[in-house]
Amino acid sequence: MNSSSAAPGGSARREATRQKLYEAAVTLIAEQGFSATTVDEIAERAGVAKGTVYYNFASKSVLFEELLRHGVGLLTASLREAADRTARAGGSKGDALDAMIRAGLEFIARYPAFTQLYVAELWRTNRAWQSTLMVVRQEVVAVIEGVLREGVASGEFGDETDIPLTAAALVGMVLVAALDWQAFQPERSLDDVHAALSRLLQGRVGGHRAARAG
Amino acid sequence: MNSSSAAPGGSARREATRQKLYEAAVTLIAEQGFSATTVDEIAERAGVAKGTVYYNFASKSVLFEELLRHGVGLLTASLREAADRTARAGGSKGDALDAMIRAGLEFIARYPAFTQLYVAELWRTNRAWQSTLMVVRQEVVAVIEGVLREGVASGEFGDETDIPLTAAALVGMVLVAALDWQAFQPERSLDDVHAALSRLLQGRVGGHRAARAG
DNA sequence: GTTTTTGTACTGACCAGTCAGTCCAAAGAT
DNA sequence: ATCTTTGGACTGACTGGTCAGTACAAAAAC
Repeated sequence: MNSSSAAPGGSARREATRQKLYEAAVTLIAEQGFSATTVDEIAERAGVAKGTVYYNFASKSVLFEELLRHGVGLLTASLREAADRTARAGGSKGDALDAMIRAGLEFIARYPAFTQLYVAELWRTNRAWQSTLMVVRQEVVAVIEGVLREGVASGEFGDETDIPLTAAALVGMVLVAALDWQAFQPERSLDDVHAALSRLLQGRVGGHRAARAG
Repeated sequence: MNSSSAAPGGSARREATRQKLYEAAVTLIAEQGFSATTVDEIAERAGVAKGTVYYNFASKSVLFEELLRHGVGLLTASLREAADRTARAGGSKGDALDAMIRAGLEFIARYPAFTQLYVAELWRTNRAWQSTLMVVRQEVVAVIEGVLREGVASGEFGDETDIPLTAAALVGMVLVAALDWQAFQPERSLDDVHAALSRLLQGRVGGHRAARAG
């Protein structure tokens, strides 16, 4: 994915202004939601005149859509990098999953506001940016599904594994655990959180009862 | 939880109107978000005049808060019932967890709009209803944590189990998997989805590598 | 000298919340 | 039986304010 796909010309100065606007918008929208956040607020927090917002983005929703694309680009890059690194080190697909969980946690710890905003908007229908969101969601899920699929192909995971559903469940597990960690027990370390999730994934909580799949 | 806690007098007619308003509000807010949904829209979809909304609720946010309390009451009751039923049948705590996952999926399948709206608002800060949301979240999490705690006490789950984090992760797993199911593959059966999540929880995907907890 | 930013002022649509008044069923009053 | 009153439920036009987006001249920045 071209990280600067939305910045046609893009002088350094302009890019810096855009970045300031992204940062201002992401926290405000995470806290208040898209509709409740005003363009005046975004401009003020970015330390920029309102006119500048409209000089750099066609509208409030375009600003938001580019913000989404930008953030998800960072996340998928990070997940892919984690999977590749494990593969190069000769790890199993289970190790790759573990590394991706860690990468996910690191991303959320670094960009909690973006994550919040992403979750809040993901399942909304009837919104202007819904199609953008679909594309962007598919990119994240595809990375995880890829690892699952390879694991099934190599026999490491059972071939009755439900790839799309498992991918979604993994995303949910990491997402909600991490947001809860940030919101309600921020003093805990990333290692701590990672260990708890690994444990859960290894079935040392749910137990190893016989399958009763339908 | 007293289901009519917010309706002091409550004639049958009034209660019916309130119910219509809840139903109209929940879908609209799930689709568009709280701020983007207007009171006029809610009134129109409920088939009442705008004044009626304000006759029945002090404000738009009070309507929303009562909606939250109402919905979460249904969810916790359902989860508790699932846990109790398993316990009475002599099942393990792992079985109870499994039953609660099923109950969660059933709830989400029945009230997808409510679930959507809950997820979207859960991690927002600085909102008027934030305290309501905290209380209501705690009720859900407490039910799950209770089962985990009992499982640890009885030795069924390892005593290094991180109860709050695991509870959050479980909620996330079910929530995201279910929302994805509803949104992207609604043709699949509940049994199917339940089986995939059970499998994941039993560690038959993540593998059974040695722990490397911090 | 061209691009980008600023600051201020403005418009027009939209929206939460209000309020004077309607509707009606049930309870007296005659 | 007929008239009057009462009060809860509901109505919808209206108000005061808010906000996305525009306009533009002058100043920086490059």
